[in-house]
Amino acid sequence: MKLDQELGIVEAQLRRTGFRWTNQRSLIVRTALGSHEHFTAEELLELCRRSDPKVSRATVYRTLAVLEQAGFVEGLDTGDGGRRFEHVLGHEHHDHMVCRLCASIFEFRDDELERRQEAAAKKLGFRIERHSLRIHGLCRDCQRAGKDR
Amino acid sequence: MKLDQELGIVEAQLRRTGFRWTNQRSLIVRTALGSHEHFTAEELLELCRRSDPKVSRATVYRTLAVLEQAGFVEGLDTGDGGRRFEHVLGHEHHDHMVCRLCASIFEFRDDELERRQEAAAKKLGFRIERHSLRIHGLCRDCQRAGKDR
DNA sequence: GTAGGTGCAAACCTTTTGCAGCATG
DNA sequence: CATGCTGCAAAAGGTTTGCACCTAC
Repeated sequence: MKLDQELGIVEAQLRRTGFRWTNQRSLIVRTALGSHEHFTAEELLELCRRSDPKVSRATVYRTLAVLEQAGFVEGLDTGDGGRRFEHVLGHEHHDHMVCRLCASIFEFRDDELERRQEAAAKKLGFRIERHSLRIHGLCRDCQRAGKDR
Repeated sequence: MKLDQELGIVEAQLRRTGFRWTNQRSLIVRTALGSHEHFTAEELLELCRRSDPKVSRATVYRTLAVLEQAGFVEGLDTGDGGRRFEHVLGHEHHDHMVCRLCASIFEFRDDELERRQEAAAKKLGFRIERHSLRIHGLCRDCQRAGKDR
């Protein structure tokens, strides 16, 4: 799927739910969609400012909140208090492994994992809205490098 | 397992790894072990101060970090930027469901879930140190109450 | 005696908010 | 032209740090 096409989807959906489509939103969404990384709010701000140096930090935060609510962006706690985001358009849901040393993030997906979670929720009568599975440890390279303690 | 016995385990382990056993640590660990809740650092500080009003916030944070590293305490991101802790002594590992409305935390465990995670990590050569699975949504009661939107 | 631990206050970092002006629908 | 959005700067919330003093070993 192309960036412009994805951008159109986001724009349409936000307009439909009563939001305005401003230059800033367009820029922020375009930038987020164009990033195939797991970015922090601050990094996104920095990227946006390369196109328009006076985008405000507050607007980036507010837009991320809107996008998260609309389900276009997903926030992941990094475990050290911070958050990273990823855009979800054209991606399947997946889980993450985070390397303690090099901070690389690896994505994986396992349908059976998803099913077991649904089953566990059903047993408790819990209605799932989202879920996040993160595995922390050492990636293959950092183990090889013997950097671990 | 009794509190005093658990306390002894923590003390022995910390001493063995070169830490000192101070009155503050004893108090903080006792308080954390005695809490069967998922507590924030601030709540733990408050609880400790009921016994010794001049325990410092910094000491609580530093001790939590030590305990987390030693594996006696586990931190969970609450999703709203904050963290809660739980002690792990005498508990099996388990995962969490967090209700968006009433903030209740439900614990569950599924061995197959654990195994699939290990398998996924093995495939990527990733060495697991810890993992956290959190399901967000609405608990049974909040669904019933129809409080959702 | 000497690391290591503690308390205090200030610094930090990320995120949120109040407000006046601006741009969209 | 009304309302929602933006930028700015200040505030908030949670955690960390520098430093002088203290205490366990």
